[in-house]
Amino acid sequence: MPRMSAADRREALVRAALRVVARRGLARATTRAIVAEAGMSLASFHYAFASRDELVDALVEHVVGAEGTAVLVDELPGADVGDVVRLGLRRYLEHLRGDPDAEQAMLELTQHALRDPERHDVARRQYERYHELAEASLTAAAASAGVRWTRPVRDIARLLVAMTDGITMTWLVTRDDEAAEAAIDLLADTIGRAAAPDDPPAPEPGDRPTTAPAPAPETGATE
Amino acid sequence: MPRMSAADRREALVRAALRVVARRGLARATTRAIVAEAGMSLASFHYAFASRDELVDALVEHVVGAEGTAVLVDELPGADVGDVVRLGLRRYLEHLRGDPDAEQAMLELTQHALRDPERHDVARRQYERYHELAEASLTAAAASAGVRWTRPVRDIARLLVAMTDGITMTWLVTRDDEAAEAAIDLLADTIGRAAAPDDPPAPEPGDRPTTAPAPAPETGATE
DNA sequence: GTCTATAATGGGATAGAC
DNA sequence: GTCTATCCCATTATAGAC
Repeated sequence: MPRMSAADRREALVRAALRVVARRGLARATTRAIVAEAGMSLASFHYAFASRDELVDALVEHVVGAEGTAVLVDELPGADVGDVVRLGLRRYLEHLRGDPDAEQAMLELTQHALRDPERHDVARRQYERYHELAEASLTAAAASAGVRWTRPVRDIARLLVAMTDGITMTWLVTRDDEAAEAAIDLLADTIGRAAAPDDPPAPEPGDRPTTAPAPAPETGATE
Repeated sequence: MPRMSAADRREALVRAALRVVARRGLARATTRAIVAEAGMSLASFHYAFASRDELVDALVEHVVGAEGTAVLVDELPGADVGDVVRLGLRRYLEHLRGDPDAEQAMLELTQHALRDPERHDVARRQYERYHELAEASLTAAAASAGVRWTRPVRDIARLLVAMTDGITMTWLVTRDDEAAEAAIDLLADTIGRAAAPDDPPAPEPGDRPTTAPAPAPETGATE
C-alpha cells in the first residue's frame, strides 16, 4: 500500500468500517475485518487510530454527522403540500430499499451512541438537524403551495422525522413495500389536511404560525 | 444456590440477561455479567444453555414474543377515536419514560434478530402481532364510538405501529417529553379525521369486535 | 447438579524489522 | 510509515472434583 496521509488513511478506514458494519453489523465489525476491507494491515490501523473505540466514534460522527439525506423535495410547483410529503417519503423509501443494510447500520450506530453519555449528544445534535431540515422543507412547501399550516410546523416536522424512523424499523423487519407505501400515503394525506388556504393573498410573504421567524419564502434548507 | 430445574434456571437467566442488556447494552451483556446478575456460576450457565447465542435466542423470543404491551385502550365510552389513539400513545410514552433502558433493549434485540435470517422471522412475526393488535383496537374503538374508518384499518394500524417505533427512537435520542406529546397529539388528531359518522345507528348494541370479525359495516381492508 | 479451575478462542494492541 | 509477528487480555466454553 502506498503512503497515505494519516487523514486519508482515517478516511479510508471509516469508509471501510461503514461497509463492514452494514454487511455484518456493528458487533461483528472487528478491527481485523475492517482492515481487511480497507486492504491494509492491522498496524496501519493503529497508526491512524489509537483504538477501535476511536474509529467507532469517528464512524458515528461521519454517518450521523453527514449532511442529512434531505427527505423532502425542495420545490414542486403547483403541488399540494400532502403530495410534497408523500413524494419525499417515497423517495426515502426508495433509498431505504436500495440500501437497507446502510440504514440498519445507521440505526445500530445511533443506538450505540445512546449507550454512552458523551456520544449521546452527537445523536441529539443530529436529530436537531433532522428536525430543522424537515421544518424548513415543510415551510417552503407551504409557501410554494400558497397555504399555511394550521399546526405548529415544528410539530409536523417532528412527526415526519419520527415517522421516517418508524417506517425504517417496520420496513426493515417486514420488508413489506406495499404496507410502507400505504402508511406513507395515509400520513401524507392526513398531514395535508393540516394545511389551510393562505387567505390573505400574500400581504407578508413569509408568514407562518410557527415559533421562529422565517426570513424569506425561499425554498428549503439554507444551512 | 439451591437446586433448580433446568427450566427454572433458564428462566432466571433470561430474566437476568434482560436486566443486563437493559443496563449495559447487548454488546456488553457478557455471560459473566449475566451469571453475576443471576447470582450463579458460569458453569451453571452452561448447564442450562449450550452457548451464549442460545441464551440470546431465548431472550429474543422472550421479549419479542411476550404478549404485546397493548398500546391502545380497549374501551373508552363516549370517547372520540382520536382520543383513544391519543390516550393509547400517551400511555405508551409513559411506559417508555418509566423504563427507557428496557425499550432500548427491545430495539437492540430486534436489530440483532434482523442480522440473522432465522431470527429475522421471529421479529417479523412479532410485528405481525403488533399490527393485528393495533388493528383490533382501532376497530373496537371505532365501533364503540359509532364511527367508521374512511381508510383501511390495516393501514391506520400500521401507521400507528410505525409511529410507536418512531416516537421511541426520537424520544430515546432527544428525551424531549413535550415534543413527543405534541407529535402524539398531532397524529391522534389527524387520525381522528380519518373517521366518519357511522350512518346506520347501531343495530347490534353489544358489539365489540376485539379481534378478527368486525360486524360493523365497512371498515376497509378486505384482504 | 453445582462448583472451582482451566483450557481454548478471538480480538485489540504493540514491538521491532525494514 | 508500513509491515509481520507477537503479546495480552477478556470471554466463551469445558474438565473434573465434590
